Amino acid sequence: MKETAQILREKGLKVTPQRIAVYNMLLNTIEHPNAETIYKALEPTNPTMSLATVYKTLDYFKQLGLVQELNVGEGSSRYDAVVKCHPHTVCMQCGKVQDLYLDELTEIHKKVEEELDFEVNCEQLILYGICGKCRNKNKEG
Amino acid sequence: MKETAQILREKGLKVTPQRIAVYNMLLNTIEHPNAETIYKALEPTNPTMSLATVYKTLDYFKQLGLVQELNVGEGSSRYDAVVKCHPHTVCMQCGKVQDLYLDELTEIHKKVEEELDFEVNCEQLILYGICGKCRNKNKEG
DNA sequence: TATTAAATAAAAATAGTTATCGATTAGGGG
DNA sequence: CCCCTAATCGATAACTATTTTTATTTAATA
Repeated sequence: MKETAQILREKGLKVTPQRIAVYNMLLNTIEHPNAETIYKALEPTNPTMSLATVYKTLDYFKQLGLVQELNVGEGSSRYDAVVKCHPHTVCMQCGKVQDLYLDELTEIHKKVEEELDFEVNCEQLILYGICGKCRNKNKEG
Repeated sequence: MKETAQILREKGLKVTPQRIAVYNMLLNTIEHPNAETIYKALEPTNPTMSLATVYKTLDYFKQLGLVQELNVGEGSSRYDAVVKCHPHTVCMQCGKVQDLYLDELTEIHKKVEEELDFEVNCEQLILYGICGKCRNKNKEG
């Protein structure tokens, strides 16, 4: 595993324990935590960490392309260390957000660029629905 | 044009001038205004109108399926009287939000339902990029 | 027109995020 | 390896979008 410290340094960021903690946490999860969740997860092991620092750190990371911000319509933003654009599913019952990979989107990009006069830079596809787990739970109940 | 008052009444809403004003405004625009924009647009002709009422009205409308809420990653939500799910383009330069219609999405729905265990209810596709107008402006500059 | 439940305006509260600022610390030069 | 300086940190205040509260007004119906 490549050193987080080095990645940060390459991006021109001063390396601090707080930044390493935030970045590592995002690397090691497939959940898509928001700032508050990240803060609560790190607080026990990093008692010297404030919510404001988490926000500021995420903002730096976002601008340097280290993380991706994701808004699925909740009050707050979620963050993803996978920075390549990719679709997500959002379960409207349990709120779980999952990654998704679909080749069909490149076709759509091409179509929009050609037919409309719009240069697509990045896309965000969110599929809202009910995940299998919740569907099963509903049948039982 | 069908009476707005009647539409509201059919949905079980009490008909008030404020609600008529908000709904008509959304019907007559292809912009995707947020609550603040709606309020500012209506204020001159409806001096007796508050921002809180706009928010509450939009919330009622949303729950009754009269409008669709759209979050393109700004601080606030935008609203659309076209309630059928449809993709949007967002120009990252001028901020303009435009509607888009793509048949390819039904294929994607089907694929996700079959291959993953996820029941798709509604989708939101946002294509971020630069619109033709801004691209031309950039060339000139 | 009287009744009544619902809607309104204004203000206060709340949630998420950002800005401020003095204290602290990372990292290059010596 | 230590010192210096600029960058970053944490705490808290401020800010923005939205929701709730409350007292008042209004629409719908009898």
